[in-house]
Amino acid sequence: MKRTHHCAQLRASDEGKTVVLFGWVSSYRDHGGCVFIDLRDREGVTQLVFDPELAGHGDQPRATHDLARALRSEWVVAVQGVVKGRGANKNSRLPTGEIEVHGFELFVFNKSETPPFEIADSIDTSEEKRLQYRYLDLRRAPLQRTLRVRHRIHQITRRYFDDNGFLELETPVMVKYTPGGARNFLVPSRMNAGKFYALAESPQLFKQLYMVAGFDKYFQIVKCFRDEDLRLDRQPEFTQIDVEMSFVNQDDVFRVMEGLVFGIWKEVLGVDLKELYPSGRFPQMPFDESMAKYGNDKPDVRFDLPHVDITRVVVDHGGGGVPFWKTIADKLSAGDAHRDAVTDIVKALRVPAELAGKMSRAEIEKLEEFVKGMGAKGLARAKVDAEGNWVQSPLAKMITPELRLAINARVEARDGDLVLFQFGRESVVQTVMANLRIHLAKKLGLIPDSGHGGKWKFLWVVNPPLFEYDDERKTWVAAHHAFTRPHDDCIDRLEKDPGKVLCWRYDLVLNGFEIGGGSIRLHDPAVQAKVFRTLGISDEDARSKFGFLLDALKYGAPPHGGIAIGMDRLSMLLSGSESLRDVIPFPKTQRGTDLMTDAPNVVSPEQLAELKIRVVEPPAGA
RNA sequence: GGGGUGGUAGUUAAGUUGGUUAUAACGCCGGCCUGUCACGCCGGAGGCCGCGGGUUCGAGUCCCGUCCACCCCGCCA
Repeated sequence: MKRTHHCAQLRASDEGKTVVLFGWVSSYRDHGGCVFIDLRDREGVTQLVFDPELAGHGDQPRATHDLARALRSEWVVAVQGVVKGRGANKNSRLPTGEIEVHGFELFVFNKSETPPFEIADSIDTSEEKRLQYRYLDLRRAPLQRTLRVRHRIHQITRRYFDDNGFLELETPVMVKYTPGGARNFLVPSRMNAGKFYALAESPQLFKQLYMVAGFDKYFQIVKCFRDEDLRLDRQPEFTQIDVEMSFVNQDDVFRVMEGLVFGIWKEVLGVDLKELYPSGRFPQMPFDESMAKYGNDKPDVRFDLPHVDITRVVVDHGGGGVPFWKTIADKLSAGDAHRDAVTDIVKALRVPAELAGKMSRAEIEKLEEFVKGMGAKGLARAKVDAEGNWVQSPLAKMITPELRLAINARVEARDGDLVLFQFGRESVVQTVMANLRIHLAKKLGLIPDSGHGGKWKFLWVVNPPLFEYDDERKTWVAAHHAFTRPHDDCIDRLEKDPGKVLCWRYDLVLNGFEIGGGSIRLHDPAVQAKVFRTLGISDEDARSKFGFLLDALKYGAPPHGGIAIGMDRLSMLLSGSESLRDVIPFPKTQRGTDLMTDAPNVVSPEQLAELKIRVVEPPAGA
C-alpha cells in the first residue's frame, strides 16, 4: 500500500475516492457494530469507520472490522478505504470533519504499549514524565506546532539574510578557552593529553575574524554552549541567529534586525508590526533610564508601574527621621557615592489606588515574603490617605512630615495609593524592585502569568556603561566584552572616570525578555590598549588571552559590529510558550540532565585512561 | 552555594488529631452496544505513599537526612 493523502487533507470534494492513509490511532470507539478510529499524523486527524456491512468489497470488510476492534492507542497502521460524506453527523471541530474513511483494508505496522500519558493537545502530566518520554510528548499537537514555528523562523531567517547579501558561514564549536564571560564546557583532547578544548559560548571572535577576512556580511544559525545555572529562559545549549557586518554603525544594525523581526512576525503570526511601530523602527531607551524606572536592562513595558529613585530626596532630608535612611544619607552626603564603591539607594514604587484597592492587606503583607526570597531584608510600605498621611506603615511614626510630603510629591502619591520601598545596596534594591514590579503586574492582572497576552513591546536598550565595578575583586570589569567600542566623547574618561564611559552596545528586549544583544566592536588599537589598561589587563595577559584577535586587528580590520538573537527565546515568545523547554525539542532539566537519555553519565575507566583523566570525587552511586 | 513549591495506582490528585482493608477521576484489562467523536453501560486488575533513618503500641501523616522535578537569588561579559 502506498499513502495517497495525509490525515488533514480530505474534504467533501473527495467523496467516493479510494484512499490510503498512514498514521497513529489517536482514539478508538467500538460500538459493537461500527468501530470508529481517529487516525492521526503530523498534519491532523481523520475519522475512520470500520463497518462489517460495507458493500462492494465482498467479505473483506468483515475481516477488517474484526482486526479494527483490536486496535489500541498509538498503534501505527495503514488503512485503505472509501471517502464518504458524514451528512448530519459531521464534526465541525475537525478540518476533515465533513468526511470519514470507510476502511476495508487495514494493516498494522506496529503495536504500541499503553503510553504513560495521553497524546492530546492538553494534558495534565508532570514535566518530569513528559521529558522522560520526550518522543511521545513531541507527538502532541502543541509541540508539533511549536517545532514548525521554529522551522519557519529558520527558513525566513535564511531567506532574509540571503536576500540582503549576507553569507551563511560556519564557525568552530570546539575552540580555545578564553577567560571571562560565561563558564565553558570543556572537552578533553585525547591526542593532547591534559589539554582541553572549550565548547564555544558564542561565535564572537570568529565572526570578527570573518570581518577582518573581508566577508563583510555574515550570519549563522548556530548552537552555543554555556555551563551556567539554568532558568526558565536559559538552557546550557541554545541556538542563536548570529550576525556581523562591516562598515556599519549601530543604527545600521538596528535596521537590519528590525527588518528580520518584522518579517518573522508577519509570516509566522500574520501580525503586521507596522501597525504598532509605523516607522518600522523599534523605540530606544537609554540603559540608565531602564535601570532607574524598571531596575534592570530588560524592562517589560507592556505595563507601567515605574520605580522612582528617591535617594536624593532622602539624602536632602538627612534620612528624615528614619534610622536606616539616616545611615544611607550620612554615608552618601559624606561624598563616597561614586560608582567605584558599593552604593546604597532608596527606591519607591507607587501602586495607584485603583490597583492597590484590588489587594487585601494580607496580600500586601505576602509581598514581603516574596522580596525576602530575593535577598531583601523587608518591604517598607505606606498607604497614602487624602491628607497625605501614611497609614498601615511602619515608617509613619518615624518619618518627618517634611520628608513624607517630599516623597509624596516625588512619587505623585494620591489618596488610596500604595507606596512600596526598598533601600540598601543598589544591586539588591534593583533586583528586588525589578522582580517586585513584574510580580505585582501579574498579581494585578496587568500581564498574564506567561505569554504575550496579545501585546508585543519591543525596545532597544542602548548606551550602557562599558565597565562595571566588581565589588569583590575591587576592579573594573567589562560589562559586555573587552572589544566593545566606547562612545568617542567618552574616550577621555577611560582612565579618569571609567564608570561614566558609555558604549555602542545594545540589547533587543521583548516583553521583558532579552531576545538579543550585540555591539559595535572596537577596532582602534590605541583605544583598545586604554581599555585593557582600565581593566588591569597587561600586554602579556592580552596576548595570551586574545592574541589571535589582536593580531588580526592589526592587519587592516574594518570597522564592524553585530548582534546575536536568541532563537529559542524568540520562539518561546512568538509561540506564547511558558518556558524554553517547550520550544527546544530535547531540553535539559534545571540540573542540566537529560531525563530521557540520562546524560551526563559516568564513562568507563578505559575511556578516562585514554584521556589521562582521573576523577577525584566519583559521583555517588557510580 | 542560598530561598521557595512539589513527589501517594500507568497518569493527575484527595487523604481529617498519628488508628481497621490508603480513596477518586482518567487510563488499562474483560464483557455488552450500529453513528460515536471526552461515546455509553456492567465487571475487574492495579500501591516500595520518592529513598534512608528516627519517634511511637501504631507513620502516607510527626522529626532528621537524602534524591528528583520546578520557580527565584547568586551566576549567565
